[in-house]
Amino acid sequence: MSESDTTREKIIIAARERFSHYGYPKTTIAELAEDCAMSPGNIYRFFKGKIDIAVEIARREALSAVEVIEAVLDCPVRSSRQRLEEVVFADLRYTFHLLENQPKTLELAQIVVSDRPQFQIESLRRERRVFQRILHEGQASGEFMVDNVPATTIALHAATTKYRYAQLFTNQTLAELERELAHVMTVILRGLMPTSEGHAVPETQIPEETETSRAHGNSDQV
Amino acid sequence: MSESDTTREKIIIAARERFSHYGYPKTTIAELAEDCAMSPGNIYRFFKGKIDIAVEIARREALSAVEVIEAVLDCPVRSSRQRLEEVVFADLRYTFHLLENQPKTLELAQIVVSDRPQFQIESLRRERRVFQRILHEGQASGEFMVDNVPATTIALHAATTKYRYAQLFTNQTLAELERELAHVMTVILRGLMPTSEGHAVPETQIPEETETSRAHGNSDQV
DNA sequence: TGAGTGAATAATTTATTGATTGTTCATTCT
DNA sequence: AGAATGAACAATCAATAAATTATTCACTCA
Repeated sequence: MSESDTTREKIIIAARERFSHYGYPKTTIAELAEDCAMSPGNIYRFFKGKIDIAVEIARREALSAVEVIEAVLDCPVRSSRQRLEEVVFADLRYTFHLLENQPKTLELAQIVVSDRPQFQIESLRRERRVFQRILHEGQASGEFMVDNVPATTIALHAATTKYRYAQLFTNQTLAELERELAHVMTVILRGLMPTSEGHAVPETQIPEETETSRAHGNSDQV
Repeated sequence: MSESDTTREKIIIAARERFSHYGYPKTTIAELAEDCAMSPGNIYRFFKGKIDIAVEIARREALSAVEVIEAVLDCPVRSSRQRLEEVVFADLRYTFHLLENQPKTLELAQIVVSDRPQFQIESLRRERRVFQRILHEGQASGEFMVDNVPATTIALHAATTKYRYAQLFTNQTLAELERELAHVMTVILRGLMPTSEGHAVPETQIPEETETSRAHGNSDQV
């Protein structure tokens, strides 16, 4: 069914184009059909409904977002602490820039979530898994002192809630949010790391912003 | 101007009644006027507009909410740690029950905030002040090791964001949220408290729910 | 004079209608 | 057969009209 697959793919590409340009509500099935040089009815052989096209696009977006975060895991850094800091800041920056540059993507996500609550739950779970891996790693190396990794993962994730889609809660600037997050991470890391007698765990420094975390608005539109 | 004051008060009482019964949008100035046995026009001698009545009610509600939290400060507990835990849990429970039992109050708050963004900022600031007092106290007594109280206050407040109006982010039960918050507080407190050589800082236990935090839906309605 | 009125007006909300769009399915292709 | 069509129908949206409501203000009352 390679034929089917490429047709399906064509629909997704056309939909992504229109959704990000004009938004989900203003994109009609008739338009998508025309973009794909097919009839409206035929779309329904590939997707159960309009919303399912959005779900598929959002699913891929969410997966690639986690990949951006996971990329931090693969680059060779010195410590688990640094990994954790970079992941958390990458998260903040990624979603911040997403909302700033691609407002239609947020709209799409909200529409999908309001129709499929499970979608958000799974996205958050994927994100948490990244946190958990770092905690495990740090635990194994003795860098962290965590007696209950799953519970601490949840705590860490919950404590950084404000920094996912921060613009929905506040109108602070990215710089302000970064400074705040640094304080949060300082406190949390002091809670995770064993104090080496003499000197306390140092403060979290705001990491450099990498290229990948800013990469958006790419492709052809806007 | 005691006469003016009691008239103004009459309007507020009538408005609170109707807002909590039927909601802000479905309450008309004409109805409020009738409740107070006066003409619609006279209301405007006491409030600049309809929204200002809502602002005044929300302001009082916010103040009394902080008072509920502050009440925790006055009861004689053993440690700053315990104060902090009780305040944070009281906050979660108070807002949770509020949304559960008085949905119109949330609606009112949202309407006020959308019209007066400053309102929310000030409410959050008031809440933070309570946190700051506890940190100072703990710092002074040597129970906490905080090198930057204002920054840590902000961090603490930000890390517990999820537990204010939690139902807006998630549909977890109160019990689940409490368990989660306990983990968050465990990590944070380990970050705040000096480790006394041998044994680590113990986990946060979920405090008993007091009467005051559940007190809502009082008065005569519903 | 200052508290209060209520009809007049401006702003907003609700209801209604017509047009657009999502979805289905009997039918046509290949 | 399976792939695709496009007219038909139901659901949703947009535009407009009608009704309601917020607000003002020239006026009365005490």
